Amino acid sequence: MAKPNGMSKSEIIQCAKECLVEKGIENFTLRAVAEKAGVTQGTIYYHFRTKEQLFIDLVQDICDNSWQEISQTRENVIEQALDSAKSRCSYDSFFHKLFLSLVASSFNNEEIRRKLGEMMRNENKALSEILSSLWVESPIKGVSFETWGILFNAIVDGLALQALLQKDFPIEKTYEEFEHFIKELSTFKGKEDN
Amino acid sequence: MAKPNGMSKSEIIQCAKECLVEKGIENFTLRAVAEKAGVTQGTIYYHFRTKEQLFIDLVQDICDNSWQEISQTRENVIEQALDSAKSRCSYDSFFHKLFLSLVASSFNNEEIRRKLGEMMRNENKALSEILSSLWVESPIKGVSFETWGILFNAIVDGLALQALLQKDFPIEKTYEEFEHFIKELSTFKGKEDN
Amino acid sequence: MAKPNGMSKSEIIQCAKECLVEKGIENFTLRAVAEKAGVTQGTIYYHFRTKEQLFIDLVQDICDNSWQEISQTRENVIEQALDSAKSRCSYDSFFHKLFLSLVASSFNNEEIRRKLGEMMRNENKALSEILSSLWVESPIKGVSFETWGILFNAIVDGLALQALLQKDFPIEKTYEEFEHFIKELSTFKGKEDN
Amino acid sequence: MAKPNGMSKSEIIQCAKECLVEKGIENFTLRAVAEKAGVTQGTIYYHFRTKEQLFIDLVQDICDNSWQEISQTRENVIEQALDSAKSRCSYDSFFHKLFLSLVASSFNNEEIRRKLGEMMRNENKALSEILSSLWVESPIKGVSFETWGILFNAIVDGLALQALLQKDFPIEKTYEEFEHFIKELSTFKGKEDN
DNA sequence: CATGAATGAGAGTTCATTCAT
DNA sequence: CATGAATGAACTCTCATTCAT
Repeated sequence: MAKPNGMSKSEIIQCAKECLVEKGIENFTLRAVAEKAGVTQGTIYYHFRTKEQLFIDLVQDICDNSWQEISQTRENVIEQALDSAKSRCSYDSFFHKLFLSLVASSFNNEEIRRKLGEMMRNENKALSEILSSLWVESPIKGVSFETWGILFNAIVDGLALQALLQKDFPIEKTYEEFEHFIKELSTFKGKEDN
Repeated sequence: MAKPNGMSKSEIIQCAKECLVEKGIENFTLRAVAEKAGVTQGTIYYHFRTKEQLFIDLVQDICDNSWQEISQTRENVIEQALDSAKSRCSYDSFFHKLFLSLVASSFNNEEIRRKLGEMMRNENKALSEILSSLWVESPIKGVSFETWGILFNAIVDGLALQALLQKDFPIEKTYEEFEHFIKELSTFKGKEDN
Repeated sequence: MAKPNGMSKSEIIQCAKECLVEKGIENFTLRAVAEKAGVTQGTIYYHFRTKEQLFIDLVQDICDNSWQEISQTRENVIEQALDSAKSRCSYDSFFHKLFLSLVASSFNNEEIRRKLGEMMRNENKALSEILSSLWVESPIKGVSFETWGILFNAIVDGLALQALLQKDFPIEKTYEEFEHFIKELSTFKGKEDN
Repeated sequence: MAKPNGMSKSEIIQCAKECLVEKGIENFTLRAVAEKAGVTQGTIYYHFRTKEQLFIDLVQDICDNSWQEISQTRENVIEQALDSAKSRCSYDSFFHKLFLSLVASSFNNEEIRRKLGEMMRNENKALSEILSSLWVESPIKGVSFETWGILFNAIVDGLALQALLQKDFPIEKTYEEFEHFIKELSTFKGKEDN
């Protein structure tokens, strides 16, 4: 462990992320990354064989972070997940700008697409497990925990997308009612039993 | 007959859409558009002063189509909306690839971002009106029709995003259970009354 | 005489002159001329076969004006000539900006170069005739009237060049002393006789 | 040895000068410069950020050369200055074609214009100092040494302009009589005293 | 007469990439 | 390890010019 030069690589990746969000995928250049990192373009090529490789390593980094975050999330803490999601839901969300830029670029790069897809599957699975331990039984017969995970994740991403595009999107109100909805849902099972 | 050149502009826009999806936003070039349209690059510039203007007109075209689609949707037809959404939910969805590419590019172009945001607001509103006429009263107290529209739209986009990234995403199953969930939701009001 | 459409041609030439001075020779375009003249580019081509032809006609127009001016100048009126020269000597001189732009372009167009050269020869000749009628005999033996005309013309153009390049060029002072110099010169003949 | 690339920049500038004179300012392209220099266009852009910057550096080079020439000129050597001026006075004068092309382009570029203006001011000053040490006192009362410098410089540039435009311009004769005129002028002071 | 649509060659510029040092 | 010089292909965009109407 403790590679002194390993820093450089991940430092460059961090700079690349910032460049990607600042300039947008269409104007993302290695020169900009090099400038932000304070190195020459040659140095970039020393660490990454090609621009594409930097991209792939960047995506891998994001996937690793996601995985680590998922691992740290304890069960029964739906609130934690929702808070995290809400905090990333804004008009200027660095995270979602980065993510959606990568999604757009993934349409031409199967490796990136696969990595992002896998990350998403993991998130779905983690979410469904949280819900599973929260509810024990699905509040609605015919809707599996797997689907609940997918739906909730879709909502989180969908809301982020809406917030990114609408300056006046009612983030607070929507998340409040969304959480209320989840709570109510938790009580349905009982009612159905009656 | 009539106006042979009246077609040109919208024809070019159609070609531009295809190029955008085929090449991706990062490799989207006017040369490619010109080739696909069978005209010279100069012709593109005759009709659209700049690449950015072509982009803006392209987005406007999508917004107009969305608006027209919304206008044609009759009330009480939640099934129609869901079918349309589901049909656009796939690993190769032309529509969502195009949409998400534009979203990514909108981060650097406020005009595009505003247009897309407005389109989304209109879709939210249309959806909430459909639900409003379907349910009369919200199935869950504390969750407004406005929020239902937002949430359902978020789900549709979120699911499309998932399907785009995962080759084996269970589209059928998820939509089936999603529709089932909506139907069950429609019966909650009554139960709550008890 | 009185060609109603002859207007158009000379009007376009006037607009072309303005464009040439405003945009500079390197950015001089027929589109700009057309816009300034309020016509389409096609109309320019109706009147002038090519851009080069417009240029040649433009130069011809300037030469014609010069000739007319020379013809109107009466003898013995060195003051008139100097006043005219001085009035055209400034940092923003339309006339000399136009003239020098044409000179620069003449290096690649022998026809233009010949026309400008002929114009200059005529000016030299006119000036030497004025001086000849003013002095009767050359104030300095060994300097012909032809050379005086050339030298004075060179001074006029050289001063204009200096004024064009130096914002704070002392136009007033220089012309004052230049005129004084000419007057003193007129008295030399007599002194030499002594 | 040493700095093989230190040459590149000034080499490119030399090639640019030649291109400018050969093609004229309106057809001056970086492509042509690159070809003449035997490098790619990218190399040009590596050394000069833009075409404009190359232009500015080119002008600066000319100004530096002018300054160096002025510095090397010893006093009392009016002949040297006149010889140099005459040698540059011809129908094909590389120097004056280059200079006038830059003057024409300076109308749209204040930085170039300022540089050329300053160069001219320095030349004026140098010339007036030469005359001052040659004559001690102005041959004509009321005409300052500053003005003599300006007038002689104007003549030199004005004659060059005439020679550029007239294939049969009498360069020899004119310069001969011009030099004679200067010599005679030198004797006026004494005569006036009588 | 004049226009507007279209062209194609070529302009300036940028970029990912290479390589000697 | 890292750099800076160089490349060459590709990009956006402009322009003089043509031509059917």
